[in-house]
Order: sequence, then structure tokens, then C-alpha cells
Amino acid sequence: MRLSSTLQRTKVELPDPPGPIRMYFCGPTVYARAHIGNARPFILGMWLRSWLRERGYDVTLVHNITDVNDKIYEAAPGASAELAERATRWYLEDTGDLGLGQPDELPKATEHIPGIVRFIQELIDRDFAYAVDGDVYFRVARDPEYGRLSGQRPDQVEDQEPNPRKEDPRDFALWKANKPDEDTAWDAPWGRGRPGWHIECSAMAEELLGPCFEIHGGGLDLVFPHHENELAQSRALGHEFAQIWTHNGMLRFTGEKMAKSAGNIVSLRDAIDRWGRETVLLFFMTAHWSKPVDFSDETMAQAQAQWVSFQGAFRVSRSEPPSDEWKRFVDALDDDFNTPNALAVLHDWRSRGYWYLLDQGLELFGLSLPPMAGTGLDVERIRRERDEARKRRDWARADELREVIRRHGLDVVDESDGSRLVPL
RNA sequence: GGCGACGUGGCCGAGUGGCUAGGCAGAGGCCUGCAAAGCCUCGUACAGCGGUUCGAGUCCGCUCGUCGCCUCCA
Repeated sequence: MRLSSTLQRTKVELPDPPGPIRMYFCGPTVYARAHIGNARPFILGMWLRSWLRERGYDVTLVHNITDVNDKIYEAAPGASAELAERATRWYLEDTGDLGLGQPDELPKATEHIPGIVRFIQELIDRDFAYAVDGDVYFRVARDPEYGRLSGQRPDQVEDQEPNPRKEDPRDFALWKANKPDEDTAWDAPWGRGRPGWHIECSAMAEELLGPCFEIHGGGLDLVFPHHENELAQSRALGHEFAQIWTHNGMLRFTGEKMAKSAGNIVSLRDAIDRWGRETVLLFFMTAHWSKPVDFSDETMAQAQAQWVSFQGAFRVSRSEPPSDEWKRFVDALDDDFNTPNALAVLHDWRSRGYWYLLDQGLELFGLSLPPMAGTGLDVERIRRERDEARKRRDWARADELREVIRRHGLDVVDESDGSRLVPL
């Protein structure tokens, strides 16, 4: 199994034989309902965990919730904690409705303040950070390797708004002093305030997973500065942060990145309600995770047509696959988690009637074929009765009995040597 | 200004130098009491221009275009 990694700029092999895999996927800032673009790293993380477990790895997935942040203060002046709590519930509901389960840990920044404070203190002790007027900043100039992940050179980074408290414009905040209109704050040795954005991930990831864990994921838009800064913070403590860095491509809508700030939003909630969770999942399977993907009515309709086709899988006569057939699926996914290629294998299995393999494959992605509900003796009896009617060429009676079967939630498919019950 | 991603047939989308990707949509045909599924055939794709090579969608260079980051955007 290998994965494309931004840090090495190539595909990196995972440990073989399989061992523990610790994964951290950057989660949402909770100030509004998540849009479908936000769902991509969540889905990728859950799928990867599912696949790695299938391949024998012992996986732990941590997915953080950023519940203290400028955007939350702006969105709900004086009531940021309430908004964060509500938006967290939305996120858990909406991602839960994807039917992929939950990450192993969903740490909130506000519940890990002591660890964050300790982390910052150690950076100060090591001279990698300095406190000014209640703020604390990371000293970028102290890190000769700053920019290794993103390829950015500190001296080429565009000037930000001048901040006289910073020694250097490239320095970034680890701690921000409490302001009058901010309704949440915690005590720290250098003053009352709250953590900066980047430090929470470093602190929580290392607290829950330990240093130098295996896989770090997130959106491509987080490479710089967010992930670069996470990396710098950990390196300042004397070790690497993560080994493999996966960055999923952006979801585009109406020609540009779907983003709350751009206003071209379709919420995950609305997408699930309109298209169904299976179509949303299949949509993300159609493109490789590292590439941009266009969301539109047309691409969603195509994904939905694929789902309809899979749902009819039992209508194809079952046949026995070759013994090494599963390997085709494994090969596709082990090579950089190539879901489009895996999807092609699933389509092939569907048309060949490899029911069991198809079901196994889909299940790893949170999809399941319709169950053969309602199969009872009575339905089976009606099926045989209809077969008899067809032998008599009593088509009217046969069609009548098919309607009866359909009322039981099943359909009947005629084949050369008889008939078969299938999900409707 | 710097860093990065991407440009494949009507649409979506794989492809890491030579062998049919796959899906969706469309046309014709076979099969079929009906229905469903399936099968066959068709439309001769790789942004452009050079180069390397026996051979390039795949490597190199240049050009054009789209998008992203450098603002606490997944």
C-alpha cells in the first residue's frame, strides 16, 4: 500500500508487514453547517481507515473540531460557545448520515487547553516562541527548514498586515490575548486568552497519537500556512510531526472552489437530502482523492445513475469468480487509494454477477446492496405458482402474480431455466 | 511577485513510454410473451508548438488556459 505524500512529493510505501497506523485528519471550524467540500477529507479519512483495516493495519483516526477561532467569534458575537456547540452537533449529524461511522477520536480544541498551553510553554522555553502583550508568536526565523512542506520560501511570502508585536511578519500566533468582544478565554502563564489555529492540531495530535505519526490528512488549501506551521511547531520540539501528508483536491462548484467565503455553497445536509448518501459517496469515488472535482447537477446525476445500476446487481445471474479476483480490487486501492480504478472493478463484478465480491467491495465504502427483505415461504410459493402459469402460457395470471410479488418488496426475474427473486 | 494543482472523446474520469480503462448519456442490432438484465457494433480523445525515443497522453522545454495558496478556507 502506498500513498501520495505532499512532503516527499511522491508516493510513499506504508509499513509492510502491516502495523499500527496513526492518522490525523484536519477537521472543520464549527461556525456554520458543513458544505459538501468539507465532507471530502472526512470521507477520505473514513474510507482510508476502512481500507487499511481491511489490509490488516491497526488504525487509529483522529479528526479534530476547531471550536474556538476568529470566525466563530465573528459569526456569533457574545455567543460563540453556543454556536460552536450547535455547529458541532450539525457536523456530527451530517457526517453521521453518510453512514461511514465515526472517527476514533473527535477532540475539541477547547477541551485540550492545558496540553496546548504546555506545548506553547515548551516552545518559549526552547526560544522558538515569545510572548508580547499577552500574545505568543512562533519565531519562524529559528526554523531553517521552514517551507519544506509547502515549497514556500519565507522570504518570498507576501507581506501580511503589519503587526507591530511580531518580531518578523512571518511569525504566526500561538496564543491570542483575550479581546473585549470575545466571550471565551482561558488562563495561561503569559495572560488570559485562547489558542491560535495551528497549535491545537500539533498539541492534540501529539497528545492522542504521539510524535511522528504515520498519516496526516486535510484539504489542499491547508498546506500553507496551516500544515507548514504545524510541522514547524513539532520540529521545534525536536521531532517530526507526521510521515505521510495527504492533501485532498478541492471541490469546485460554479467554476471555483466551494467555500463559505465565496458563497457558492451546497450544504452536506442538502446534498444528502436531495441525492441520497449513496450518491454522494459514489460521487467522491469517481475522482481520485488528490485531484480537484467538479460538483454539479450533471456529475451528481451520473453518480446517481451508477448507484441505480449497482442496486440492480442481483438481477444479473450469479456466477463464481476466479479465486484471485479480489486482488484486482486490492491492486487498485493499494496504489494510492485509486477509487476510480476500484470503481471500474466493481462495475465489472456487477456485470459478471460476482455478487459476493461486489457486496464486499461496496461495503468497504459504506455502500450496501438492497437486502432480500421479505423472502418468505409465501413469496417463494407465489414465484413457483407464477412459473407454472408461464409454462401454461397464462401470461395474464403470470403478470398478476408478479404484481403480488412486487407488493412484497421483491421482483422476479425470468431466466432460461426458471426464475429468481430479486430486491425491487 | 512567490509556491502549487490541473487541462483526456457529448459529459465524468483512470492512465508513472509500447497491450481495450471504466462509468454516464446517445445510435443501431441480438435476446425476450411482457418486464428486467445481459451481449454485440458505432462515434477514430489526449490544450498548442517544438524536442528526446524504434515508439509519447505518459519524459524534456516553451506557450496558452483554468483553479488554488501566500488573509485563522477542508
